[in-house]
Amino acid sequence: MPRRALDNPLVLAVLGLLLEHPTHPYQMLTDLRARGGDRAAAINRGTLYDVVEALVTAGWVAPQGTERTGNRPERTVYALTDAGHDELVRRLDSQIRTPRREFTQFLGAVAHLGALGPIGAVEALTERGQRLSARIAGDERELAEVLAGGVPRLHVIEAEYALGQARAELAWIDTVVDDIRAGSLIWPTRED
Amino acid sequence: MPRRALDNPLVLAVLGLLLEHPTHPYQMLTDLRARGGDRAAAINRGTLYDVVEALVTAGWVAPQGTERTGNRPERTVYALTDAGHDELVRRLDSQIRTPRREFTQFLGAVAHLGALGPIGAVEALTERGQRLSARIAGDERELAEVLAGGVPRLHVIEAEYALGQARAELAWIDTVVDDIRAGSLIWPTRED
DNA sequence: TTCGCAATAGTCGATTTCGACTGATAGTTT
DNA sequence: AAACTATCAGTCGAAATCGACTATTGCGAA
Repeated sequence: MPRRALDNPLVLAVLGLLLEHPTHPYQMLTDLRARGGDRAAAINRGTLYDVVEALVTAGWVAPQGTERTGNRPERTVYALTDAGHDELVRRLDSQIRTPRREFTQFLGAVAHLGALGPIGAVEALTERGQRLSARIAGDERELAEVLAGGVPRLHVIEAEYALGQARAELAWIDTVVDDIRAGSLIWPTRED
Repeated sequence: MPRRALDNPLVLAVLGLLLEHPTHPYQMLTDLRARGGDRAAAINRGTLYDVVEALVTAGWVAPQGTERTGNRPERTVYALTDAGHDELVRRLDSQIRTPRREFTQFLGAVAHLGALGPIGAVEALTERGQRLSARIAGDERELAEVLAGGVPRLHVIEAEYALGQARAELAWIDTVVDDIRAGSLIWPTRED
């Protein structure tokens, strides 16, 4: 029994890919990148191999055999086991069903906004707002193009969600900047 | 020069606390928990000690001396260095200024929503919606109480942000559930 | 008063993750 | 044709993280 929970985000990504068809890790990498799967998880190659191995010991994935092209390193092809399929569904279900508090870098930074002072805060937030709205515009366009190209909406549903989050963040940033400028969000001076 | 970037979320939390006054790690822990600093970062005690040590080698924090109460283990008190103060501001500024794509568990799960099938997806999303709205209500109440109690808004600004994100998530969940029920979000059958 | 439990404070081994490195093939400049 | 560069594919040691473990004090209940 593994001591730790094996909760690297790549776990879902790998199980999800193998649900479609068996492949070797390098192929997973390119597939994930191609279809913007790197929009749902940070992908490090070394980690990917580690995760796949961990999945094998967990019994959720099994080596299917090896291939070789030319004199390149041998590639091991992995396939999803039945247990792996169950695990994928179980994880998906639980991760969707129960909201856990998630900690983003930005949230952590916002918690110490005070240390930037009102001027610094306005400046930094304003710039973020600009960059963020540029990104939103780009993502919206891209999403529309992909959908127009016939890709089913379900396959880009996470992009839609991310867009919603980004829009809400932008709205919040705007109100905070306004409030600081208007003096309604005040900077308490420390009394120790 | 450390090989890695030292980007554990606790870094900001620790630097932020030491900005106020020197303390020992255990005190940081209780302080962080008390003021809901655990709303901005996951806190593991072992990791906290590791991070503090890393901050020392980075020169951002320095041991100030040791205390001892009774026969308890000795406590080392740390203080922020000037370099540490600079680093705090630099990190804060850059983490706020430039939006990076952040990967939450939920986002990762949503990317594979298809694997649950329409029924399973509706079920899981509906439950999340219920739990989430309960949480939102609780957080709203708590936030209002704290503010009414005289805590400056700036000190709970991250709770406000988190609330905004949660509300947007809830709204998105509701539309997706409706769309699945209405049949406007269709489940493509795989043709390989 | 003695038992048990919570809070205090930190250590340490095992696991997980990272990212630099290797080394082949194929295409493209100069 | 030599010299670059990009892509392919994976390995491995070092660094980061976790969480189980230790050990003391103080308090309320039995």
